[in-house]
Amino acid sequence: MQDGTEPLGGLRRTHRCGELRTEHVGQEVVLMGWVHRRRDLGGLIFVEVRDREGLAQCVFDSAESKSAFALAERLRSEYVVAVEGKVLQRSPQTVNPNLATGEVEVHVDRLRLLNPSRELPILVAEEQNVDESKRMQYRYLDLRRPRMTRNIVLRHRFTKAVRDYLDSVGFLEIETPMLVRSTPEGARDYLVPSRVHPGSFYALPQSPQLFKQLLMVSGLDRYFQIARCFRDEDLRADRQPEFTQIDMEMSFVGQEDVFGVVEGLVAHVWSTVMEHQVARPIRRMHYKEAAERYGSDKPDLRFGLELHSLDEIVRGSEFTPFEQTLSSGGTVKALMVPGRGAISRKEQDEVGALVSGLKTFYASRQQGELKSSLLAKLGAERVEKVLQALGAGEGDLVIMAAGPAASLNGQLGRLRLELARRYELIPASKFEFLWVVDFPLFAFDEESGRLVPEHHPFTSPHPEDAHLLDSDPRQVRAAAYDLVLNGNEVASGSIRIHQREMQEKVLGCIGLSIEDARQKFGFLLDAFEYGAPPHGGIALGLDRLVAICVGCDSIREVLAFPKNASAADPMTGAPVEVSQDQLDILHLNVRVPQGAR
RNA sequence: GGGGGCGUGGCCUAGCGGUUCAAGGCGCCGGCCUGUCACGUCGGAGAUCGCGGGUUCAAAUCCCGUCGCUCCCGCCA
Repeated sequence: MQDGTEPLGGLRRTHRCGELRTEHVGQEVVLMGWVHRRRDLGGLIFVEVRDREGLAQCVFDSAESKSAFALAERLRSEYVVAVEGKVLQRSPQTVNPNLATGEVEVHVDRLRLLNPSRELPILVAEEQNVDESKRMQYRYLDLRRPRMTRNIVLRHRFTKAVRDYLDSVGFLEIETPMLVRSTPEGARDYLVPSRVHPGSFYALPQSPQLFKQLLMVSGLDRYFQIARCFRDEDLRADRQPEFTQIDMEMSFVGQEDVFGVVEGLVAHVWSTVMEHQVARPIRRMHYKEAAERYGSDKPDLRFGLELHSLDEIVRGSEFTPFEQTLSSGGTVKALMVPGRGAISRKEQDEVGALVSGLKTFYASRQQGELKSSLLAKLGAERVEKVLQALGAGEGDLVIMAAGPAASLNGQLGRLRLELARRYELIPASKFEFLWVVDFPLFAFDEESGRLVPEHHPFTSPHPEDAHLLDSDPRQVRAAAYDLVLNGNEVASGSIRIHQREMQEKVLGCIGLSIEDARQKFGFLLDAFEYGAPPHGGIALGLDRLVAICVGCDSIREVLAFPKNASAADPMTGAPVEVSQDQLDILHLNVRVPQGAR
């Protein structure tokens, strides 16, 4: 084997594989990397050597260098090699236009094997689907695959652009603690036992919310952090137990100022990283409008299929389900799918099954003739009006449904997304940003029978609605806003409360007594009494933003070491049981439920 | 907590209304090949079809249970 103090045999890398161009022709270069592919033609061997930056074709000719050629015959996938040779222009017939380095190749006269590889459990050089737990188990191999390398590199460039921009407009990057006080509100906390304080626990932060507000009270004016956040909730494709926020807070601002900074940030990042100009100002939509027109508080504006109310049209019809819905305060709505009027009965069933619990009805005009299962009950005139209201022409399909407004909107919103996917109505490589504003301050939680904050309890009421806090708190709008991109919630923020009295009042609305409030948030309430500036902020979901940029549905594709859907890491095996000694030191007894493990 | 999908050599897929159906591609091993680039070509090794039970003369295939992965709902201030 090699001498451990000089594993490179005196060779030093001169270039990255992926950077070789015609300008390097004639140069002697040393490359180091992995054997991506090997094509053995007998007396001539081509080896693609790969590093982070890309591929370089290396040529081993039995007539040119006997020893290098002999060693090249033994190379296999993912062996680590050092090659020394001369960059030559490829002949016109042998140029590979699919490769950035395809105009040149390296004729190797010295090859050094730095480390061999066992047969691979997953192939690095093939772009085939591999079971994701396999990819996670061998994540170091998965990350070598050029697509994954590209994702990680793009994520770096993205955060770099964020830092550059925020620095340029006066933000300070400040770290906040990872071991924090647990707050029972919000998501479930990840807890860390204290050795020094038996029976007491830290929590990992769900977000740096309180600390960033306190930084504003501290006079630091503009703060940001690429902040890791932890929430012990069930996972989704776009939700991991730990994730990263671009967390920001500013003093002396209103909503428009926050929008200005975020729009500037997004525009800078997209032009730097994606070479894409974001249209500014970004569109705005009221929460209520989003719910009514798109059945979602994060509408995807890349396609139509908007929801329309049919209440006025179907009122007084003989169709009992609609009538009953209307008389009990519900609503009848519809959406239109272009060109799908000739849908078969079977396909109607499939479409209806896209959203469980939703009963759907259909109408269309084909060859001038009205078609609908409700034709008899509603009458031709009403069906005609429905088609008109939806703007449905010859061959278009109208899908109707009835129910209580809130749940119907949600179901039709989901149906809208499923239909868009099914009929491929979503344009690729389009970025539709949207501000959703005027969220309610509170939502009513059926389970506990109490008001809960729609955003979080530090959100300021909309100034026009603050007087309703005592009389009709559910009507109070919040000075809160979400940034939506292609139907994903990618940022959420608000103007904060900065006065003790208001903060105590809002905490009271969600059922915290003065004593509770002081016990849990006394430090914040106290701080507000020592000259807290008006302030507000926002947090952007970095993982989601990067995933959208690289065109992936799952944020696992842009995390180097993600957890699986059971919040476990197949590579390291985390989480694991710990020894009794470790538990003793932390004063913990563990009780595992029957049947677990 | 609830619902859907999936589990077949190292990897990806086919077979899944019952009986030579364990097939193909990638990879791996060996031979040939000096302009390939998903190289080609010839040969070879490699799987008790996640696990357990049941139905049957007969199960990868049907049924039940279980485990794992995944998507969605709930949950995520």
